[in-house]
Amino acid sequence: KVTFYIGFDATADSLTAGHFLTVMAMTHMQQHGHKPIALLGGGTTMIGDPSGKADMRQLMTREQIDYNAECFRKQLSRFIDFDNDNAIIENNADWLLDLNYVEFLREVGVHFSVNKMLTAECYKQRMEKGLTFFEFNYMLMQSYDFWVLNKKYDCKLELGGDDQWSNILGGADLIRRKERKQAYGLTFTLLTTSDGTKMGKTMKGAVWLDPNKTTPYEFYQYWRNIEDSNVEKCLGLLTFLPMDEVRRLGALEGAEINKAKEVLAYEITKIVHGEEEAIKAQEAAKTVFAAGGISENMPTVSYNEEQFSEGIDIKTILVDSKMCTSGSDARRNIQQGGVSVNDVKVTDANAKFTKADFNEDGVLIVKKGKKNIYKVTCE
RNA sequence: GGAUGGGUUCCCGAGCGGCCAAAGGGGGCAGACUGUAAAUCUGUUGUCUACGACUUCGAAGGUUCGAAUCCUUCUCCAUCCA
Repeated sequence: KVTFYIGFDATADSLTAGHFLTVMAMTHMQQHGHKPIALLGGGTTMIGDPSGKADMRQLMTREQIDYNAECFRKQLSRFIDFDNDNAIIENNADWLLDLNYVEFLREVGVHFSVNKMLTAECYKQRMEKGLTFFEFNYMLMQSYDFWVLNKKYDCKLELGGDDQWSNILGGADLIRRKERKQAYGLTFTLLTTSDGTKMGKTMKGAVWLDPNKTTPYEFYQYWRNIEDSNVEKCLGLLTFLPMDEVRRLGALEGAEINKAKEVLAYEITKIVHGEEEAIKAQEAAKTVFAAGGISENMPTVSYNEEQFSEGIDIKTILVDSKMCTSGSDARRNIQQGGVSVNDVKVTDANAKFTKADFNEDGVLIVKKGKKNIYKVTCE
């Protein structure tokens, strides 16, 4: 049984779909009796990891970072069992923030070769655009973390995405040099889409695990719409389904693979938001897309009686529902024939709707494109 | 500290006194084709009370009938020199 750790830099107030892969790795390890340490990057986030980044991150304040770390802590404890010493949660702010510079350099800095660091793949983009000394220290910080955890908990293994390879090696080397002990690193592929961008990002930003930032419905839809080529990989990495089942689903061809996507979306949503939310999201998605009906759980905007009596502008609905970003955007979409209300294409950008336009279910179904479907109700 | 070149709309990148809301590409959105997929093709891509108006080209001033384009100061970045 191994004690291992994964670090999470607190760059936002919620974990993202990208982190989820890492969390799953931890969960799997824990289920097999290994002991995870979740390390919150309260200290390292003060610097920001330059690995694989084209630009320096914007500096964040101590307060922001602390707040974010606290959010991470709450989210992580939903996935990982921190009770009864089954897992440990630490924050590297506890040991990094008060480090003495000169001591640190004498103790840790001596073990790092700048020449070697510069050859690391993760700085490649930065060698062209410029890398500050400030960020260059990130690797030392992370390596120091590994060493601290090694001494404190006999932590022998660090996991991470494959962009973390050099940082992890740094730590393993440091432990070997300081403690004359072996330490290990293990990385996994980051999920990418066909165009090479990281998965878990959409035009609207990241896919968050916080239901207030990405609703369970949106979250479900994200996975439901994943590209064919990633289905099997995601099923394997992001769900607890047995591998035989994963392979069976992944082998489905043509339109059949949609079944696999439904399973994927449902399973992930269940893990992240719980069974109840997963069922709701699936129900909504199925009714809306497969049956073309309306659902209790589909995205909704509502207005009051008074607003309805005056008639609500279609552009207002599109903007309020966040389907369009501005009145102009809404106008364009209408002109291009992308908007429909109750399955009737809207041609007049100034069209107004009242309760007289409600369908037999007493609502308006507003569609923008194929996948953005909102229900408009009267509250 | 010195020299030079730069900061342009979501990103990259043209423009270098009026024809510029600003070429081209990427990305996004929509349409066609489909399987709520990918690829492809087409359109579109600052905002608004929309054949017009308003706000944008690092920041602040100035010159001019008129500035992203010229001048001044500031600021940030890159490269070379120290």
